[in-house]
Amino acid sequence: MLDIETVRSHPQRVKEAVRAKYAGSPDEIDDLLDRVDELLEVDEARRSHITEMQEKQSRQNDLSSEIGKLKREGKDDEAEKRIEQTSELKEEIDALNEKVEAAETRQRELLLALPNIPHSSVPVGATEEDNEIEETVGDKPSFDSEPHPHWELTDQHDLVDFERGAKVTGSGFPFYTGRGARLQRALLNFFLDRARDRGYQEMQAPLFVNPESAEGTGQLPDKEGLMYKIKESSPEDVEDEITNRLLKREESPNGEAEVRREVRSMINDLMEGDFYPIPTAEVPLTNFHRDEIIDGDDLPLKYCGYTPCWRREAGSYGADVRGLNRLHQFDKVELVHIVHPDESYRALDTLLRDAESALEALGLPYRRLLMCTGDMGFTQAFKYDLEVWSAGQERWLEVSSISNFEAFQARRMQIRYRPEPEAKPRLVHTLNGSGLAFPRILAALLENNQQPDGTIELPDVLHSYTGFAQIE
RNA sequence: GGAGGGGUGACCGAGUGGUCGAAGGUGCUCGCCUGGAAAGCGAGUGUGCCGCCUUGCGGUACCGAGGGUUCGAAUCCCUCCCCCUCCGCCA
Repeated sequence: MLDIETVRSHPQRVKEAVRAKYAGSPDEIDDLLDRVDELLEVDEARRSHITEMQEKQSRQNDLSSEIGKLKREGKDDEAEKRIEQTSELKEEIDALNEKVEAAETRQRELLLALPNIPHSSVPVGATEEDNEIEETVGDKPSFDSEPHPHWELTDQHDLVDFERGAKVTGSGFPFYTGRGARLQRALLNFFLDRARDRGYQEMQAPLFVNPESAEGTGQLPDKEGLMYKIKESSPEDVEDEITNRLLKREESPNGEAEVRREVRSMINDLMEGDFYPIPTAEVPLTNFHRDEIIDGDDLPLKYCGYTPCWRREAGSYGADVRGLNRLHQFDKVELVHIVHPDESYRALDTLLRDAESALEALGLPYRRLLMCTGDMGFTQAFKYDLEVWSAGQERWLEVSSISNFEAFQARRMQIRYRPEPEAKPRLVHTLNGSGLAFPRILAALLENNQQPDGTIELPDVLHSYTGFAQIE
């Protein structure tokens, strides 16, 4: 979420950010630009109503304390006169208050819809074609014969059972079997041990979050389709809720439009999830400090956590989703930084090195992309992607995305720090990066390390974690 | 799931309708004292928003959340959430 003051004083910067981020889908630009204009109007109206309301509240308070004084002095007649004066004031205050609340609600809606402003150094571009390849590290392995894609290797060595996963749950929910499962556990321990050695505090987070948390990190309201949803309430609960609301309604409001609006708000409330299975550990780990004021001396905070992640990934198909390339449930170690706002780009470099060095330790060739404005997503101010080479598919697979959100998430979550004792609290900056996502790492390890005799050699650093050095 | 108790500022804790944004204490900041420190003494110390003559001043809201009663609510009423204790169930 952007700061209303930024929008108020630099509407052009905000509009430029909208154009830059939505360059790939121009239809949405006009709509969002209109929202910026509406926001300016709403803000203006909101403030003038507040000023007017507060003047009246002030008079009301004066009258009330006079009434109290008069009553104590026994001058009930005088007090009665004052009480009469307050009734009109009260009505005016109520009316103004309604306007203020409506404006505040609308203002928040509009603000939540505006994307973060990209850092000035981010390359301008519309699609992934415009991302900059900053560096390619390591050499692609060479093969005498055509290397196999990982889904053939997992079949051959009984490492992953996609079919039974599909039977038991659905497509995109594989079983890892035998050495496949042990390899996953090895990655888990390897990544967490590395993170701990690099100064991260290990966390085990809840795997479901509430809607407030999902909004805090930016999954709601913009990316609801990304997440699965859990409702605790039964159809009977829903029926009761609707019935109660209809009964409570003071006479039928006027006209279809009014009714329709009410129904829509009812549906929205009833459709909201009670919980969301996390799409990434970023959500619980960053929300850990939601609505807190952190002692400045405690910054930076660095957390790591292993969790499964669930994603709906609606509408994806084809070679992209073959094998381990894209799953509805996958495992990941996530790294999160909560830092002083002046330090966030330094922290981004550290975070980047933390992720990259893990790839280097595993001996996987990778490249680092600097994401352009159009491909970086709603909440980020700056984003790198790390992609590993997948020899069997002859393509690059994204295994980590490393982002600085600056104060965008912190403002939604109200995570602040106090620079000095007695100083005013300021928003922190938040960052996160995958360190790393397991399935594509597994795919690359299998494909890149396959041998002519059909065996797979595992990198040295994993041997002590797997208990085996190769898969025959 | 059943029964009961409770949610007040960074923390503890008073406050049951009228100068209560909230006593007292702890912590913290500054000053005095000291060779230095502790102790002691004195002063200060919440957040958001709005306005203005914008290193500050004024106003307003906030005592778990939302609604209600009242001229006036931390205090009374209703709904919800969370925490604790006991019983039951349970990986």
